[in-house]
Amino acid sequence: MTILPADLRKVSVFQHATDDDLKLLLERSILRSIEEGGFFFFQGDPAKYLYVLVAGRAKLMQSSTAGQQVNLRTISEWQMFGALGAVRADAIYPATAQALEASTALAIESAFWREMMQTRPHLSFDLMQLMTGYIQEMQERYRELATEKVERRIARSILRLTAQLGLKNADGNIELALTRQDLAEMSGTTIFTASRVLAEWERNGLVETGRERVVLCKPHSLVQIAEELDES
Amino acid sequence: MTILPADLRKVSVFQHATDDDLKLLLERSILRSIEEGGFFFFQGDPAKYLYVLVAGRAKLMQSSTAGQQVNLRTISEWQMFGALGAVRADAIYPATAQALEASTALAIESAFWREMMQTRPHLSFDLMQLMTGYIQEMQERYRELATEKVERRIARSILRLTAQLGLKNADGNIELALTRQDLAEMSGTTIFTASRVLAEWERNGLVETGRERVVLCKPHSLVQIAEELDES
DNA sequence: GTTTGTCTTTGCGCTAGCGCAAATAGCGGA
DNA sequence: TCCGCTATTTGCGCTAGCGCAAAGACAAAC
Repeated sequence: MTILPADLRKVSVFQHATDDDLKLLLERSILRSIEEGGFFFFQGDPAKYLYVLVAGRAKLMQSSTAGQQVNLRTISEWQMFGALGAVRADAIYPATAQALEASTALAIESAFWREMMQTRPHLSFDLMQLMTGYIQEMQERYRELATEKVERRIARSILRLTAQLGLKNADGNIELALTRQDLAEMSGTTIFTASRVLAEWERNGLVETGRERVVLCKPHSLVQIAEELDES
Repeated sequence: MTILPADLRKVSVFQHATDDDLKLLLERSILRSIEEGGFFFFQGDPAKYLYVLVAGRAKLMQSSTAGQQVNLRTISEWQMFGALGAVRADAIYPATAQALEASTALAIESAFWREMMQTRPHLSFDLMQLMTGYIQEMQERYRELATEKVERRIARSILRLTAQLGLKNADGNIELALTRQDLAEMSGTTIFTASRVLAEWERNGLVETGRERVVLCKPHSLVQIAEELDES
C-alpha cells in the first residue's frame, strides 16, 4: 500500500500542513499492519509513536487494574490516534488501541512530530483543535453517564457512531457492525441490558438486529429517544 | 490587587513563558471579581476570554438541556480555566464557571492569546500539556463512573480534591469545604447517597463531617476504599 | 434570643438495571 | 452437512442506589 502526501490531507490534524510537511512526515513514518483483534499499543506503554489509521477500523479503550473496560472511541480511516503521547517526551499511552478488523496505520515518531510542531504553529493549532474536541465529547459523555438512563445512552452511542462511520446499505438504511458487548462498553452498561434494549427497539420497528449488526430503520425515532425531555 | 508577572509563573501554562510574554499578557488583561455564587461565564457563551483564577475558588460544571448538572472540576488559585475556547475564533464555552466564594480572575482575551501562541511554541506546548491532562482525567472518571460503585467513586472524588487543594488544619488532618450536593455532583450520584456514605464513614472513624465540611482522619483507609480490588 | 434560610440526615418504598445460567442462533471451517 | 465457537437472547432473582418527604442541625442576620 502506498500513501500519498495528498491522502494525509484528509487527516484533520494535517489540514493546514504544507506539502513539504506532509512529504517529510511520510518519509519519517512506517506502516504497521495489525490483524483483527491485535493491538497497536497498550495502555501504559511508552508513547513512542502516534498513529494515523489508513485502512480498517480500531477502537480505543481504557481498562482499570481490575480488568473492567470501557470504549472511549472508535477509530475509522484517516483519523489520528495515540496523539496524547506526542506532547511530552516521557508520556505513556493512557488507553489501549485494538484493531476491530485487519488494519493498517501510519506510525509517526512522537519525537519527530514534536520537533515539527516546534516550528509550525499551524500543526500545534490543529492538534489542539482535535484535543478540545475530545475534551468536549468526554465531558458530554460523562454528564450523560451521570444523569441519563440506559436507553438514552445507548441511543446516543449509536447516533454518535453513525455520525462518524455509519454507512448506508443497499436499502438506504444505516448499518453498523458492532457486537452487543461493544455497544455496552460504549454506553456504560452490560451486554444483557444492551441486548434487551435493542430487542425492545426491534419489536417497535426502530431497528433490525443481527449478529454483530444493527440497522437503523427509523433514525429519527432514535434521535427522539436520545433528545426528548424526560416526562417528569 | 496587583498581579506581578512573577505570580503568573505559578500558572502551569505559563511556566515556560518569558518575562516579556508575561508582562505583555498582564498589560492586555483585566481583573474580574465575582461574588460568591456568581458566574464567570455560562456554557454556550462565546469564549471571548480565558481566565486565570487569582483569588478564591470556583467550579466548572456542565448542564444538560433538562437542567441536570455535573461537576467537571474545582478551580483553585493560579489555575487556568475557560481555555478551550482559546483555540478557535468562534468557540463557545463548553461548561459554566461559578464562583464558590468571592473570587477574582485575570481575564485574557482569547484572540490575543491565540496571537501569542502563533509565535511562541512553548506556550502552545504548555497548553497542550494541560489539555492532555484533562483528557486523561476525564477518561479515567468516565471509566470509574461506568464500572465502579458509588462508595469508591466518592472516595476517589475526595482524594482527587485533596490532591489539588486539600489543606491541613490545626490537628494535621486534611479538611475540605464542600457541600454534599457538590460531592454528589462530583461523583455522579445524589445528595442522599453521598450523605449516607459519609455517615457510614464517620461511624467507622474514617472522617469527621459537618455542614459544608469533611475532615479526613484516616486518609489511608480512604485510599484503600478507592483502590482495593473488588472482593469478587 | 429568635428567626430564617440553607444544608443535612434518615426512614421508607421502589425500580432500573445487574448478572448468573441456560437455551438459542449464526458463522465458518472440516 | 455437521461441528465447534462465539454472539445473543431471555427468564429469574436480587440489590444498589434513587428520590420523596419530613425532621433535625447549623449559621448568620436581626
